[in-house]
Amino acid sequence: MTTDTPRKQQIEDAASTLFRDRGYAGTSVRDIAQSLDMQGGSLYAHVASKEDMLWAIVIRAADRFNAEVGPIAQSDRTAARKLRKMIRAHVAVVTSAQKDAAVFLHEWRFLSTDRREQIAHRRDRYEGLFRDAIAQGVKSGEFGRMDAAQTAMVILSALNGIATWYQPDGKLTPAQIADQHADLFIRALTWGIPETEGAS
Amino acid sequence: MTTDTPRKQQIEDAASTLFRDRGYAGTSVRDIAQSLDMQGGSLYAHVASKEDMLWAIVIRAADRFNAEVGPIAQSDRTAARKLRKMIRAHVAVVTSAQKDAAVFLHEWRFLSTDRREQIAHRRDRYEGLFRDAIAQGVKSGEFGRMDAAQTAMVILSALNGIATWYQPDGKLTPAQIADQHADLFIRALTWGIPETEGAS
DNA sequence: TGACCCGCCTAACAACTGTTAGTTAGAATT
DNA sequence: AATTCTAACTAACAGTTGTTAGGCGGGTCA
Repeated sequence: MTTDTPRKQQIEDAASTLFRDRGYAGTSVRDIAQSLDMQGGSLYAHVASKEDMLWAIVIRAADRFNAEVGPIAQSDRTAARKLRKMIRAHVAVVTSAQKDAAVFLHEWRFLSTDRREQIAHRRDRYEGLFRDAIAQGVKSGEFGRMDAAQTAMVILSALNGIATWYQPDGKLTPAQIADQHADLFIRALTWGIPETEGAS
Repeated sequence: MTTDTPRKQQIEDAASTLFRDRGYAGTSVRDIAQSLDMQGGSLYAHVASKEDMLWAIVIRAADRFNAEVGPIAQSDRTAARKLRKMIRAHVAVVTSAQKDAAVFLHEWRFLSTDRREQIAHRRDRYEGLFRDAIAQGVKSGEFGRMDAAQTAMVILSALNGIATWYQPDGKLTPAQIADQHADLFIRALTWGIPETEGAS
């Protein structure tokens, strides 16, 4: 058992690109092989099945989101500053691991039932980080009264939408995009509340 | 040329359901037929190709969005009221034509190149309705200074995300969802501006 | 030198893909 | 009663799907 041969990584990267562009069902194993100048069957020396490639990509992305956002969610900050940092971290993952993130967000439904349930559970837990941060702000009086669960969905939908339209060579840097989103949402949440927030 | 036999509609509806659940590439023509207790080849008495089914669904959804939101965008209102009504109308389409809307939003990339370009163009024009409404508010001083194009993307990403998680038998009505979104975004846009807005 | 292993190839499998052609049973029309 | 139309059927096509088995060349290590 070698710890992650680079060849396996290359295969998963190629798969990530194609899954993102053509979708999981729209991509054949031979397509993936061809993009690496290999023959279809040769992939099976490194990977057990097509679904395992998808699974590896999805897990990889889920881990990244948790690794970047989790620590911030558990840190000791005012709700507004915490949420701003979480938004920045989430956008950073969406833009830097763009292919994996897009596959994670759109292709997870092609996983087998149990794997699908696993990531549904992880995803719910992740959304909980945002729900809790918002609830914290409502409780402390930083934010106005609102449905934390619903608001978290709105924010995450908008942030995840970035994966659809973001282009690395566009005129906006990931940091700018993140700040714009953070500004917008924090304004919305602190509406009508006497200001206390300095910039994050 | 009969005007839209009901059978053709039934087929497109069944296709819409399956395309939404399994994706376009993940759905076979025989799957669609089976859901109508028919044989695969029988569909071709009513439909010329699989892609034509997708095209019909996509066009149907695009037309609905334009029909509901377009008139509001061209109406003579303050920017805040106009935007609120546009958000309501958009959410109404997303929730009432849920299957078509989800297919429209996620499966359009499986269309042929020219058709894909057609809807890319229509979509850009539609997004322009929101850009213009926001720009109007910025110009009139109702809204703070901001990038109208970017803001429109944020709003539409959030609204389109509804198609992913909305369940007709959930605890929130489409109208409630729409108002929550409208409240949130209009608060964000009018932040720091002395109030003038009465409820829509 | 011989044994072994890694990375890839070829060839094949059974199942499934979108689509077409030809047919048939019944209803409507003449 | 004969004709045409409707809506479906069956069977087949050529190609593609994920996956497997067996083989082969080249490097590593005894």
